[in-house]
Amino acid sequence: MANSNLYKGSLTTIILKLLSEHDKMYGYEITQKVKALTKGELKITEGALYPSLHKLEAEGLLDVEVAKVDNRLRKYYKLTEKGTTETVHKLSELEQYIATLQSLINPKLSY
Amino acid sequence: MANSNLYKGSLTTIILKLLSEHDKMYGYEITQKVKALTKGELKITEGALYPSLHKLEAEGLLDVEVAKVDNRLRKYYKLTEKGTTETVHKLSELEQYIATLQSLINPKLSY
DNA sequence: ATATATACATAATTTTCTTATGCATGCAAA
DNA sequence: TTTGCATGCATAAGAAAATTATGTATATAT
Repeated sequence: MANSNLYKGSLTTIILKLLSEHDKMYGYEITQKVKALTKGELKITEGALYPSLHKLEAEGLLDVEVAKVDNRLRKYYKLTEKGTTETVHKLSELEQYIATLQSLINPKLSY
Repeated sequence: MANSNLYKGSLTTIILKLLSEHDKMYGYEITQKVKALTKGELKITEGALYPSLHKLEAEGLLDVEVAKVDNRLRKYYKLTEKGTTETVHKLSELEQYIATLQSLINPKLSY
């Protein structure tokens, strides 16, 4: 699988996108979802994930709700209104960046 | 143009790819080529470029040849054999990563 | 008892940028 | 004539965003 590393900068967008599709998710769930969706290609480490979630919360893009399930702590995150707006923005930026990369690394496929 | 920033990790691959198509290039030429190919979307800063070139050279992926043109210094870089191999490798990693991203951010387009 | 899965968290370190600055040449515009 | 812009290199300081290594705790399976 080559390299399970993230390209720095894309994690935040990935988190926001998942939350835009799932109403609310907790950290561990996000790591599992990403692993499943990418067939193991991408593994979000806790050391990257949790600080990211905290930052998104601090920026007002996510709201948190703590829950106790099966005697275990879970922190559910969901998009705020601002977070929803920012998701659209960050997604289009990432898509634009991918298109730009394509024009460099695979010019023939860039229409 | 949203955000002219690089996603960290892709610069090296971009440099190698350009060199795989152009035999030899000098730093400033690379910045101009990238700007042209991406229609101004991506601007490689010198602060990112030169340290990258030096690192690639130190790793044995590039050879340097100094030339004086119009009384100005130019340092031409070209791929070594090892560099050519590594280019193939890094390109496929980046393409794989892009495909993985697509499967997360735009599932419908991933066939 | 030990390992694995679930669930959170943070500290130290590394990588890789941005921003700012510096040096030098050549040319065009004011 | 000096001011700015393009050409061409370089490095230092700082920021951002990861990796790696820990730590805590519960539950289940071996």
